[in-house]
Amino acid sequence: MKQLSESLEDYLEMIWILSLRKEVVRIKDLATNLNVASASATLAVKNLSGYELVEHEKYGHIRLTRKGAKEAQRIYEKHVTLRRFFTGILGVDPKIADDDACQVEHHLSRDTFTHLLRFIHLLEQHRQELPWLSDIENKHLDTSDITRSAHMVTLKDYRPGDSGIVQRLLAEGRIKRRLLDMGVIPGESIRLIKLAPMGDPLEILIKGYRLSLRREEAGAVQMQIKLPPALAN
Amino acid sequence: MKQLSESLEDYLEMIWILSLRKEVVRIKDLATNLNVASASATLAVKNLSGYELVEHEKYGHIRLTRKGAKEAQRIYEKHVTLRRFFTGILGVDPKIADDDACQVEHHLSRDTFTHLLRFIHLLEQHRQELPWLSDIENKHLDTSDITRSAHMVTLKDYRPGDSGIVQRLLAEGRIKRRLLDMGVIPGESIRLIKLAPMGDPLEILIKGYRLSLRREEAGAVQMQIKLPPALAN
DNA sequence: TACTAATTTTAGTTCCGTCTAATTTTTATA
DNA sequence: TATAAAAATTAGACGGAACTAAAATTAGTA
Repeated sequence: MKQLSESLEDYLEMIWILSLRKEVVRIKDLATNLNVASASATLAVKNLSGYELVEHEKYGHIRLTRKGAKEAQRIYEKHVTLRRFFTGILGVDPKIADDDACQVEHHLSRDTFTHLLRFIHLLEQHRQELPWLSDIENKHLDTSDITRSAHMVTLKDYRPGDSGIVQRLLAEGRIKRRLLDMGVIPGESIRLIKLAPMGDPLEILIKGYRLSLRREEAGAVQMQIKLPPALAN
Repeated sequence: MKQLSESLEDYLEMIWILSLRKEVVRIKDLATNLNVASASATLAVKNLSGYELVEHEKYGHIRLTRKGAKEAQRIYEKHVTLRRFFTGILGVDPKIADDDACQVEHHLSRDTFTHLLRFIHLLEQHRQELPWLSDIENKHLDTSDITRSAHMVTLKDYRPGDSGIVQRLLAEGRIKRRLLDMGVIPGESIRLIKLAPMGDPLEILIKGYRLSLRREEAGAVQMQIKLPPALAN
């Protein structure tokens, strides 16, 4: 099955949603709900017919084929799950959440989506242990703190080829000692050579030597944030 | 500031990333790293110049303006944060996470992103209380369970105009009693009339009456999943 | 039944982002 | 310094997805 374009996915999903609400779906419904001209909807439906995802007789109704229904449901599930994550867990306003879900659903891989599902599942199982989760609505959280942590880059965030200078070690005890033993010391310059498939271990270049670091260790190495060297004005 | 197209955001972000790694950035670098023809990169850079986000002298180097650097950093932050969320919390393979982040970054609203930041922040503060989070890597989680919960739709997941039949009440005690009092009983048909701005309360139509429900209550009303009435084959 | 309004389709245009091919400029080297 | 290789630009074309305007079809109603 060839990957549908983002826009065709939107049409297909909307046909599914409208099928849940109404007896029959027509071009007009699609056009209204997606805010496009009906000419555009006609074209899109013609395309979907080409993939045998819907059937559409001229001037008539639009019906999903079995294949189309399956595909549409797959897309819609992502949408619902994302919306629920945004509203239920992140505490986002439902309207914004819906818009975002609508955009993001097309771009999240099957794999990441599955992980998200698991995460939501785990979170819901342990909901009662997380009273602080409702703090998320607290607009007075120290956002500078959050922003700083967002800016804080560790070796774990590097991609192959990136290089920079060690700023600080965020660990204590065993891990800190091991890092120091390997020469990972504030002020030292490091380049990330490559990542193993699961991101563990990482291979780095330091003082001309190649070393292998565990992800856990890499996460403890805070790197200086470099600014682009040359700004135009 | 006019909203940049997805593709221009990609170019701008890549200029930022390359500025971090290299002394100078040129068309070739952009083209290689984004897998496009250099003609395309030239065009894109010309566009970005038009918005005064970069400066580019013919056949020369590309440099971010102050404005461009700010914008690029904004985009890149989203990218890094998403990647970190995917790998560090959801446990996704770094390569997949990076690809997904690259796609999703363009589509997440400022608002949802802020909520995500807060969430990550909270989660990191309470990490030690969440040993079960590492279960996320456990591929043997009962996925049918997860899928079922993904399919499970409550009134909270409805959008204005949606209607369906109550399947089950997921609450006990006070909430359940209140729902039953209002006539929200398995088998009953409900239509969601509208949502208040924050999604609370919801206004529903049941047995011809309009009722107002709290989000909390709506979340306890499990609805039957409707299948589209007419499939083509 | 005939006419009008609503809906759908067709035809033609535009915008965006990509491409290839040909040309121009810069850089490296013999 | 002349010339070849690399890099960048221009020109021209294409495909996707939207639009408008006009023609065709269907449905509702006097």
